[in-house]
Amino acid sequence: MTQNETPDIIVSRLPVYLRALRHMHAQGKHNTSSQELGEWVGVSAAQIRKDLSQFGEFGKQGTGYKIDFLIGKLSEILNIERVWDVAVVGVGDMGHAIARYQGFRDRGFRVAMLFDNDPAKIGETIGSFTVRDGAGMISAIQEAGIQIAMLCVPAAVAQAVANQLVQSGVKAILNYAPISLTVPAGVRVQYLDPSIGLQRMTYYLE
Amino acid sequence: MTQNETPDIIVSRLPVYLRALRHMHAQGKHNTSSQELGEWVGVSAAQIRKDLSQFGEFGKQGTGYKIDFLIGKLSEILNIERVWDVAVVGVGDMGHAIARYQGFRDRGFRVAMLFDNDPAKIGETIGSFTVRDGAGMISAIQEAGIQIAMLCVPAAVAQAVANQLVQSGVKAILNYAPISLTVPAGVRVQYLDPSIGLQRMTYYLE
DNA sequence: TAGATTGTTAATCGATTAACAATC
DNA sequence: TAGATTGTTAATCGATTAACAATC
Repeated sequence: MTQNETPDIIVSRLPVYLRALRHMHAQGKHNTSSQELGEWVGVSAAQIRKDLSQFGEFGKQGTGYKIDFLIGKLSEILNIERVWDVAVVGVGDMGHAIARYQGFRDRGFRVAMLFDNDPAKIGETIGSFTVRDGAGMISAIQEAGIQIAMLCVPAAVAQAVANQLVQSGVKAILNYAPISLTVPAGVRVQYLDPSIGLQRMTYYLE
Repeated sequence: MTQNETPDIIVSRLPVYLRALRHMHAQGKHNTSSQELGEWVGVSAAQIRKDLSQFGEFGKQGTGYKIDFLIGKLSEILNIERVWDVAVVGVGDMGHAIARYQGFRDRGFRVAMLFDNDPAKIGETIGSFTVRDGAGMISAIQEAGIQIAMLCVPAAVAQAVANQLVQSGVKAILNYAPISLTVPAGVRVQYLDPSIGLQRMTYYLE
């Protein structure tokens, strides 16, 4: 009796569609087609239509999609009509950059807490936040009910910190540390290791 | 007469295998199996063996894989036995963090040049490099023969800068800007937009 | 030798594409 | 109306898994 088991590979394309649609919207466009959107994001028109059809009928024959309507639908589907609080763990260069990143605004996220274990960093102010002691992380995240964390600690401690995050109730980890994490079912990880990205391309270089 | 057309999806897993193997190596392990490696990276043992078999026979029945040997082979395949010079374009918070990132060392990459258009930043020293004027970017990259760039500029100018990079002869772009890029065939892009990563997970959150 | 684990083949599973009736 | 483009079905294509002979 499993209902609409949407493949993860489809879900993973939706944010890309949404980003493109918002770009079009910002350019003053009002309508688009699966053809045009597909060209923009590098996906076939058929796939765009197939992907969207998993969730409903959002277009009109002959005229395509109304951009602001589709933006709204995708935002609903992706569960980002609300704002998600995010904890940043590890305030080295990368954590610093993320804490100050303005791009989360309007995309459904807000950096709400920063943690580090380095006494030299605890108490430091970054943006509008003060770096907290990692020792209090588990209870702080738990009390705030935060479900999303960005992991910017060194690889050597990343698994240990991830375990603490899981213990805190975190269900989604954006991992900048260059290491594979093992987490229980029900917790998701997305990897953003720049070296992996580069090595995926050097294969094709001369 | 097309020979070994290795699927990109296989290539994209190799850096993850390599990262895990180096982790094991650093822990003092000498041997592993497709089973153990698969558990570590979250992939089936059969898939690991299938993937590797695209490139040769690297293991031994009964005993599995010698870690340092396999690291060498994967490094060869991924074309990272040499060191690749990388240009960082845009030295905001993110570009700054990347320029100072130590993780490229030992993974086949070296940040070789930094560019920005902001007069306030040009001339600034980051790590062991001086930020150069973006006006001279095309010729500088061309002359140095750099094929890889990390794009850390605002979304609004990312496509224009990407065009310049292509003109400079860059064949691989690691894109931190939150926008889909259009590039000619023969040029590759990897995306590292943190919001996309987060939105791929919120779908599953309550 | 017996046990373990590879590399590979065949079977399964899932994703993408092509095509088109429906309809705006 | 005629042209355009959707949503969907069926066909194709490709990737993953299961299984096992080979062999260390």
